[in-house]
Amino acid sequence: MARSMHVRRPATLASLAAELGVSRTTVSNAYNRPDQLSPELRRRVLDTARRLGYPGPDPVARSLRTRKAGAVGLLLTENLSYAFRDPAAIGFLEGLALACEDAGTGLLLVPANPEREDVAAVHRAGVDGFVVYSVPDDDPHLAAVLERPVPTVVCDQPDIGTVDRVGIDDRGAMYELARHLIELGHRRIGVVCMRLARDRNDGFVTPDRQHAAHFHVQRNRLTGLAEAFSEAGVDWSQVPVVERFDHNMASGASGAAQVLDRDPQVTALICTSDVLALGALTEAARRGLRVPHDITVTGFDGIRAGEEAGLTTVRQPVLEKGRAAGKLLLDTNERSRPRSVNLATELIIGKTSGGPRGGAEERWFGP
Amino acid sequence: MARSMHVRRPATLASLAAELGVSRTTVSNAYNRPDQLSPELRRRVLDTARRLGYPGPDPVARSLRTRKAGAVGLLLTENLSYAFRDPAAIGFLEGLALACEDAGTGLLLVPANPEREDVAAVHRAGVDGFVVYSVPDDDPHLAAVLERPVPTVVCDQPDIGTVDRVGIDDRGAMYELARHLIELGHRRIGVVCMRLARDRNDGFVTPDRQHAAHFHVQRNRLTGLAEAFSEAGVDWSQVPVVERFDHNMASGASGAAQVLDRDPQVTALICTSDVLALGALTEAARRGLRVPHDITVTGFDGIRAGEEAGLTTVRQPVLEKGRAAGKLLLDTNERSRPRSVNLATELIIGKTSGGPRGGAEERWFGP
DNA sequence: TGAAAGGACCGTAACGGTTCAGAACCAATT
DNA sequence: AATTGGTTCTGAACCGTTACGGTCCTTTCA
Repeated sequence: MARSMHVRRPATLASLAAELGVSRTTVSNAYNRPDQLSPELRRRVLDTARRLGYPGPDPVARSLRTRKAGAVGLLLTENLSYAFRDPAAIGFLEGLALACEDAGTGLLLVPANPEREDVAAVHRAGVDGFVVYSVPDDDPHLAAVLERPVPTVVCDQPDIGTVDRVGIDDRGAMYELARHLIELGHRRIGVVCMRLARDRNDGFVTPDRQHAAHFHVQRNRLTGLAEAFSEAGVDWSQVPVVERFDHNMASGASGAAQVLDRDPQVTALICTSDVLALGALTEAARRGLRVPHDITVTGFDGIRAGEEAGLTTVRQPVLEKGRAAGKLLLDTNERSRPRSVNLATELIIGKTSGGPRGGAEERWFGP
Repeated sequence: MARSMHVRRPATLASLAAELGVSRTTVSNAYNRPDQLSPELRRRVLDTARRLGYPGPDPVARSLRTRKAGAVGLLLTENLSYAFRDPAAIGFLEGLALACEDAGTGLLLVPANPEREDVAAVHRAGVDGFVVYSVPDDDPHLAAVLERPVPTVVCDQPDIGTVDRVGIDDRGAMYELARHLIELGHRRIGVVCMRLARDRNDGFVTPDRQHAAHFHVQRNRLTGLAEAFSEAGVDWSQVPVVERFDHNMASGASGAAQVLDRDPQVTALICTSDVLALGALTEAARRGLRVPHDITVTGFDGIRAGEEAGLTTVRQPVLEKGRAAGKLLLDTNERSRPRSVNLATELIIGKTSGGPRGGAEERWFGP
């Protein structure tokens, strides 16, 4: 009725051009190429735009025409909020955000709910490229991203050869950490790791499941451990490895408890992340175990809270990883072939690791 | 030369339809409305699409036609990475991300560099709405957002009447905190606050600058303090208020130092954020001042690290704030008029506040 | 004075889809 | 035999912009 009378359709470039009696091109140029028209006309265009309430060229229409969205997508395949809980993920995000900011590019967080396998969000994302961060290698969202005809960088993922990749040498880094423990004398160990696949399996992990793990990072860290300890004469198939689906301190604590219940004699608890290790520390404390006197605990990542706790861990440059991923994606160079970047890690020997049964003091005051 | 021979242009809906001998509509339906065509034909379409390497309908073209981008923009007007440094901002982001995830909507971080006043990023953002979080009220990016014809929610900003708003009662919450200190007996106080405007002014703040502050949150917190202490007979114009541009613990420490250098007799250091307060605590420790015996320190926000330090503060529901902003924005209800939501805060009396000159114990063991 | 150069503006053709009102066809009902 | 209804598919309009390749007019310079 009367309501629909004055719903004048919003102004467009064309209507503005008609009002002014100039071509659409000219109006477009007023916004995008001021040098292509006289200052007076430009002012007239802009004034009329203001008068008509024209908000400037529609970004979507512009993107369609220019084939540039001015944004990159980030795929996390966790509850989106996961990214804001995990310190390592936050660091990665910050680095990626920095790279985007430098390039004046937006960063689109793609809502990829792991529950319902709804890949539509990936299809809907108007972006110039994707960064994929630590998703299971059989994730349908990842597959959907790879089908999109835009450049992609995978991070903490296996090198699939067709797209750029940035990561660290998880296997090597964990191998080095294991060597440290072996040199301290540890042979009877337990492991707490993050989830290895998309299904929930809170409990002990068979060697089969370890090998078949769909999370590249976890798989390689376990492999590094297995290699080092096997070389040291430990039968890896007998080592208790506990998996936790949720990644938080509570999981670390309960995982540690499960290991210690199975074998109270373990002298070292190796966790595949600092967050889990911090949880393991609380469980050790709860049991009255002194660290590292009674038990050694190690992590992985090098997060701030771990540092404050003096955690023995592997520090990885999470921020740099994000930044590198962004730079790789936004680097418009004629790329010869997919690039693969490995960032350096650093073994941090803190005060949560020592020789079995109180041998720690030797390290503290030794040479 | 030969290189350009096989650069067959990427498949489109139209080319696919031509190949199949069906209309574009049918191909479109194959993707968007499976019930509109026979299963066999649909399969044939999808198979051919795979064979031709057609990645599915282009998201940008779709957005242009449907007038839906499937994403909301977030404007922070800080270095984008700021959001990942500040715990309160992270909480807000997480809440907002949760709301977006629930709605299957993407979240676009708009690169709004505060240095160069380049508003283009706001114009380029293909989004269905904006959330604006804690930017100075005279920020050109904010103005640019308000000119875009999309729904907007401002958060921790003044109510401008034309768009939805979510926030807390900063003035009232700070007033309450001030009352707590007044009841403890504090009259000689100092304040460390975050930046009040877009220009850098690391130092003492005149009452004029306090009133003219462009950051709504800071202005209101200072007002709450001024009101309470004025009522208690304190001449607010004599109270040292120090401003810091950068928001980190180092700023808190140096700000506290500046206050204490000016007036070593202050019995309470009121900081307008927990991060600043944590810095102030380190400065107090550096000077050998016992907290709260020698000096009281308070914060604002209720972040985790503050909780662990036993900080007296005002806890605000940062995550809920983000979630509320997202819900407000994504709620498609016929909105009668712009809505304004105030979330509740809670005064947390920790162990960093006590009576002046060692009066704290009375509170600890008192009734 | 004529040719060349340059500035200012324009027309057309995409960009790649979605949508809606039908058309064509077939089976079932009246 | 005509009507109805349902399914399946089509044609054309439209979304709002920018790229491209002009035209036209004014200056400049030999």
